[in-house]
Amino acid sequence: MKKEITIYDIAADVGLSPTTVSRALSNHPRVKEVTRNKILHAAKNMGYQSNIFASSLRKRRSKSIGVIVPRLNSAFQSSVLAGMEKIATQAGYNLIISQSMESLEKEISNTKIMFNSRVDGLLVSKAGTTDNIEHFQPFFQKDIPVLFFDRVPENNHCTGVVINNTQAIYDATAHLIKEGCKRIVHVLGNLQINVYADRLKGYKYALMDHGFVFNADNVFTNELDEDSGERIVEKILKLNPRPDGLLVSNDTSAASCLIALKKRGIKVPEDLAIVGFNNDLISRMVEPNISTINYPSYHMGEVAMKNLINHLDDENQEILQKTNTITLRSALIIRDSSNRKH
Amino acid sequence: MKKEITIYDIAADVGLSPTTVSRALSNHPRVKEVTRNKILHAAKNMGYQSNIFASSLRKRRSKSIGVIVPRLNSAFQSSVLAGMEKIATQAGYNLIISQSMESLEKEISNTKIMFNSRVDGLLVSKAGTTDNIEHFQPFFQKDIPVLFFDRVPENNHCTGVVINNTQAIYDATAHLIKEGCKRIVHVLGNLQINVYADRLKGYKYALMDHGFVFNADNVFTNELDEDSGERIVEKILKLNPRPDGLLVSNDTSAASCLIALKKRGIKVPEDLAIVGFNNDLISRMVEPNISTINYPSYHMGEVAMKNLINHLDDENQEILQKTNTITLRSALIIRDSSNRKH
DNA sequence: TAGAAGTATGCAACCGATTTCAATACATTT
DNA sequence: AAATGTATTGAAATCGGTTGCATACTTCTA
Repeated sequence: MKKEITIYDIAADVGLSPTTVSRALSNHPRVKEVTRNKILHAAKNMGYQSNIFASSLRKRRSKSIGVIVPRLNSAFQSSVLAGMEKIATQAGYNLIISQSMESLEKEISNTKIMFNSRVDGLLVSKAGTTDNIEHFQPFFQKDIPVLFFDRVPENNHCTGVVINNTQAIYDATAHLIKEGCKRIVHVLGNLQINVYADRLKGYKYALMDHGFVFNADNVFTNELDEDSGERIVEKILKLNPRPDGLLVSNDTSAASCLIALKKRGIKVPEDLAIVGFNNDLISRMVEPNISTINYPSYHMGEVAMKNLINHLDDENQEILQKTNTITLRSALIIRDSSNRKH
Repeated sequence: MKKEITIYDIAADVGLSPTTVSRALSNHPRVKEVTRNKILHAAKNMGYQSNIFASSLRKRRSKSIGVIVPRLNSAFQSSVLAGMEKIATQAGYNLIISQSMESLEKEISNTKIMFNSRVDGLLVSKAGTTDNIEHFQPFFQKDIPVLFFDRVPENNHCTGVVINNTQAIYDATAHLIKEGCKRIVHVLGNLQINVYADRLKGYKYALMDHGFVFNADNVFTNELDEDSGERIVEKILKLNPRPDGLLVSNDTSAASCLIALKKRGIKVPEDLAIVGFNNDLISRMVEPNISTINYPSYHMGEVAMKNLINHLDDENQEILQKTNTITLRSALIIRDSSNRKH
C-alpha cells in the first residue's frame, strides 16, 4: 500500500507545525489568510486526504447516523430513506442503513452494530415483534439520541415522528359510512405494532360515533403482501351478511383484494367499497383507483432526520428530550374505489 | 460524557497488559484459554465497547462498504439494496448508502464522501448523466475495489454485474413480432445509460432478424415515471399507421401507458400489445397484467456484494480484476398485455 | 543437563488528527 | 518607553487499539 499523505507531511512541506495545518484545514479562524492558502494549496498538490478515523477517534464523533428499518424493499420505507438521505448528506452526515427483517433478534443485533459503529444518532422503525426497547439502553446511557419513526414503541421517553393513525382510519371509516356502508371489514397487520393498534382504535371510535356496534368478526390481521387478496376475500365472503366496505391497511394488499374481488364478479365500489393506506403508486394505477390515506413518507424521512441533526448540532439537547411526538399531516384521498355517487 | 472503558482499564483490572487484552478480544491464538476467558469475562462485566476508530486507524480498514444509487425510492433499487444489506451484514460489513439523484455532480460529491469515509469497497449504479468515470480515480489509485451494477460505464476495467439488456429486449421484440405486431414502438430512458443503449440494440437486431426495417420515428426517449403514459400515448397516436406494439423500458411507465390507452378506448392487447420491463409489482396488478422482463434485482444485490466482499476478504485481488462482467439471467414473462391468442 | 523449540505475555512504537496551554510576534494605548 | 492587548503559531499530550520485537517460562530433544 502506498504511503498516505498526513498533516505532518504537509507541515514539513510548508515549514509549519501540524497544529497550524490542522487548523487551516478545518477553517479555524486563528490562522492567517496567507498561511491558510499556502497550506490548502500544498494539501491539494500533495493529494492530501483527511483521515476520518484519526479525527473521529480524537473528536469522539463519527458524523454518521444509523437507520434501522424493517425492510429496505418497501415502497414506503425506501421513500422515507430517500428523504433522510437528502437531509443527512446536506448536513455532512453519512447514513449507515440496516434492516431488521421484522425480527426482534436481528433488530437487537443491528442495534449493537450501530452502537459499536458509534453512530452519532439512531433512527428506528421497529420490527413487528419488538415489544420492548431494552436493547437501546446503551444509547440512552451514553446520551446518544434515538428517534423513532412510523413504528414507535409505546410508553417511552423517546421522540417519535408519526402520523395520526387513529384519526386517519377514523376518517376513512366515517367516509365509508357516509357512502352507505353497513358492514365494514378492517384488515390490518400485527397488532403489536402501534401503527395497527392505533388504526383499530380509529375504526372502533368511528363506528361508535356513528351508531354502529363493533364486531370483532369484522377485523382480520393478515400479512399485507401482494398475495393477500385471495386469502382476505375468501374470509370476507364467508361473512353473513356480506360486508359492503373494506378498509385495508396498505395499498398493495388493497389492490390485491380488488383483483380478487373483480375475479369473483363483485363490483367495486357498488357491492363493496375499498379504502387502502399509504397512497402508493399502485393505488393510482389499478382500476378503479383506490381511495387511500396519503402518507407523507418522504417528508417523514426529512423531518425525522432534521430533528435528529438539529439536536446533534445545537448541543441543544433539551429540545428533543422535551418533544415527545411529532405528528405529520395525513389525509384521506377519495377515489373511485369508494365513491358511490355517479 | 461518561468515561469510556478501554482495554487499558481491563488490563488494569485483570492485571495483564493491554497487548494481551487486545489479543484476547480479537481471538488471537497466542493467548492461553484461561487468560482469554478471564479477559472476556472482565470485558463483559465492565461494559467494554471496542473503539472502531482506534481500530480502523491502526488497521487501515473500515469494515464498511459504500453504495451509490441514482435514487433510493425506486422499487428496483430498494430491492437491490435489500439483497446487498443481507450479504454485507452477514459478512460483518456496514453499508453506507447515498443517492446521486441522477446528477453527475452529486455522484462526484458522493464519491468523494465515500472515499473520505474510507470505505473498503464501493458499489455503484451510475447516474444518468455520468459519461466518464474520472471521479473514481482515487479509488483505482489506492486499489480500493469499485464494482458497478445495472448501470455500468462503457469501456472500463471495472467489474460490472448486469443483465443482458440487449437479449432481453431482443426477446421481447421477437415475441411481439410473433404476436403479429407490424409496427413496434420502443420507449426508453436516457441513451447515455448502457442499459437503454443496449436495449435499443436488441430492438434493432430483432427487427432486422425478422425482416423489418428500423425506423427512428418508432423510438422515443422519455422520463419513465408514473405520469409518462399520457405523453407517450399522445406521441404514439400521431404516428401513421398507428403502432400495434409497445415496448416500454419500465413497468411503471408501461402501466401508465396502459391506463392512457384504455382511457382512449384503445384495446390492449388487441389494438396494441404492451411489454414492460422489471417485473415490478405493478405489472401483476393492472388489468390486463403486463408482460415484462423479470429483472433479478434482489439477486443482483446479493451477487454484487458477494463478489466485492470475496475480493476484500481473500486478498485474492486478481479474481475481480480478471472478471469483467457478471451477467445474471433475466427472462421474458408473457402475460395478457401482449398475449393475443384467446 | 545443556540447548532447542515452543508457548505466553509485555514493551513501546505506531496509526493521524485535535486541542490545551503557552510562547512569540506584532500592534495599540497610555 | 512601557504596558497592555491581540493575532499567529507551536510543543506535546491525547484519543484507544494493534503489532513487531523482546522476554520469560515450559517442555522436549540429544
